[in-house]
Amino acid sequence: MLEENEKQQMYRHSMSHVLAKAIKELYPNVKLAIGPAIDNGFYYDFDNLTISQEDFPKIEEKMKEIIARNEDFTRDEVSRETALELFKDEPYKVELIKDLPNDAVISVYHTGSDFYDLCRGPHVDNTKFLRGFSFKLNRVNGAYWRGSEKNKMLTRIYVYGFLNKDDLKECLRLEEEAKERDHRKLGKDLNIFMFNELIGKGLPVYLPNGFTIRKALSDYIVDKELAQGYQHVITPSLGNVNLYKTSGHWDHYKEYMFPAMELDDEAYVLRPMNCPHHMLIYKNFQHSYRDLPLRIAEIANDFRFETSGTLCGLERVRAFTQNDSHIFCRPDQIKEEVEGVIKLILDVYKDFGLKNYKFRLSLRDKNNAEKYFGNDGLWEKSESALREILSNSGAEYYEAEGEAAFYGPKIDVQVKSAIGHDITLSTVQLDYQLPEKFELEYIDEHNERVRPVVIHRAILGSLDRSLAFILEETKGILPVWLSPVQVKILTVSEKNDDYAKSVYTNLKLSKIRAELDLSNESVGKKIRSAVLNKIPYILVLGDKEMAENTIAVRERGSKDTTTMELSEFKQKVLKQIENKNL
RNA sequence: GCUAGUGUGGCUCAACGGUAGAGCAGCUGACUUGUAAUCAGCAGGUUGGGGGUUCGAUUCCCUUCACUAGCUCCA
Repeated sequence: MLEENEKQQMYRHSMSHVLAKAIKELYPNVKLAIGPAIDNGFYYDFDNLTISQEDFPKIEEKMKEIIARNEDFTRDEVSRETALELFKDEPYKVELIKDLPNDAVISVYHTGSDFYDLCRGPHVDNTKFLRGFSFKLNRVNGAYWRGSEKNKMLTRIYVYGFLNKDDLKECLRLEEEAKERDHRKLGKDLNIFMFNELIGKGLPVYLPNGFTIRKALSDYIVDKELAQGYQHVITPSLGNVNLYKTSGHWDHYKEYMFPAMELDDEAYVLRPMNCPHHMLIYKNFQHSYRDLPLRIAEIANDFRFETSGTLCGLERVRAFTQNDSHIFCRPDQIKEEVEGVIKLILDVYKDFGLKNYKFRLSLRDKNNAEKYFGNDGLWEKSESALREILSNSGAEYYEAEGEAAFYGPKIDVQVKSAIGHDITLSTVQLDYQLPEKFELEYIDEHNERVRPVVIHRAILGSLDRSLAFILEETKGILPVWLSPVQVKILTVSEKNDDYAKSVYTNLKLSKIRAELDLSNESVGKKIRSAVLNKIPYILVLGDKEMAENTIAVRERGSKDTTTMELSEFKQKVLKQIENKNL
């Protein structure tokens, strides 16, 4: 299996040379950068190339032509001097060669007699072996040379490529499917949220359906937190600039904050996070070691000036709502508290039926230590504390350097969005810095003043992003308790209107979200409309139901109807809502 | 932010240098309907905004805004 994968990667890499050769033949003035194999194919970066989708067929044809030429891939090992001479017209290759360590073996692969590329290999022996390889040019994008925004932006051509034709088909099918469950499409189709450029980019507007879901989500999580001993607060969405100067955010991250509003001799900012406010709530009281942990929580609106290129539906916005909390505790309580948070995360994910997530231990980048507050010893202590907790939790996790917050390491829960973005849904962060900056303290058992530790955590990280992810995971088929409309009541003819209204009123009194459709349309049409809106239950009421005082229930996903008493149906739905059944 | 692409009524799309068109949704009327689209009619757009080229621009050019993809970023 692994061998098969290695073989596929080798073929992909060989194909990237074919792509580069094809581009060179079609556009002789391009400069070559790099072209590795990736997950679903390969790419190649070029400089001095401007093409669009319309050029793809031409390029694909040229690639096929090269493959048909049965050209040999041959490997040469050359000296540094020879290599530099060989690539003297390829500035990016020259840079790569110069960066190779002194003892590196420099190898050059030739494809036919007229194309060669600096490459470690290995490759197929001849292009004829690539004949059965299935590929399709995917897209053309910009990409910085060596991944740094300080460098020139090159033109990257992405290509899907598989040894097996069916794998390519499957890949394309999955891409189509991903478009269908993209939360931006679902949000529009199901009238959940909208954007308007006059309101501003990255500023989501929740429509009535969106409000209903958001309210259900925040009620849900607040109830969970209350049960776990959290205490909720409400704090303002802005604060004095000095608040953020005190916390250190101002120096560190002000470019991601909306600029200060200056008036008279004061300046205010829309807050990007809630930590400073919560620190001051803690500080408002004297604390004994006996009072800790103190868990301050808030459903809080925050504002971050995310760079425009990163905004994406509800996944990444500039105004969002956090399901935030700060746990103030003694050092000896860290373990128990972090474990409690992880348990809560697992519990919540189970309620939502989320399975495709990964824990990530986010560490600092040791080579960039100046980006982070605090000394090495403290960092190492915190990092290993979190590592130990994660290991003990039994949850699978991976470690990632450079992903820590500037004030401490984190445990993040990562998921993949429909279109393949790796996003953080939940986070737990260990922080010794803010207590220091705000001079927080409690009185310990020896009557000494001691600094508490702060655990930052968010479960449904931002409600916006969580909603986006839930929409994508469910393909918009939301569980009953989250469905904006839970029951659609429709009539067969006008004669049934009064009966329908009485059923409607009855359901509403039980707090079931019902909607009436008394329009003069055919039953089929009304059903179709309800089905397209992914409504869990459709009640069809005609003369028969009226005479028997029953209802005909059509459940989502089924074409059959079941006739039952209204009371029985209500019980069923209420139970389903109560249990948060999926 | 960067590179490229896209931008036509609420939605999905058409036209393309010569007075902007369809389906769905909406509204009105007829029909009173039994499980994914009843019929007819009406209304709705200075083709994202601004500027230019042209006798004439939705179509070409510039600029700006928004969106999309990727890169960078993500406290």
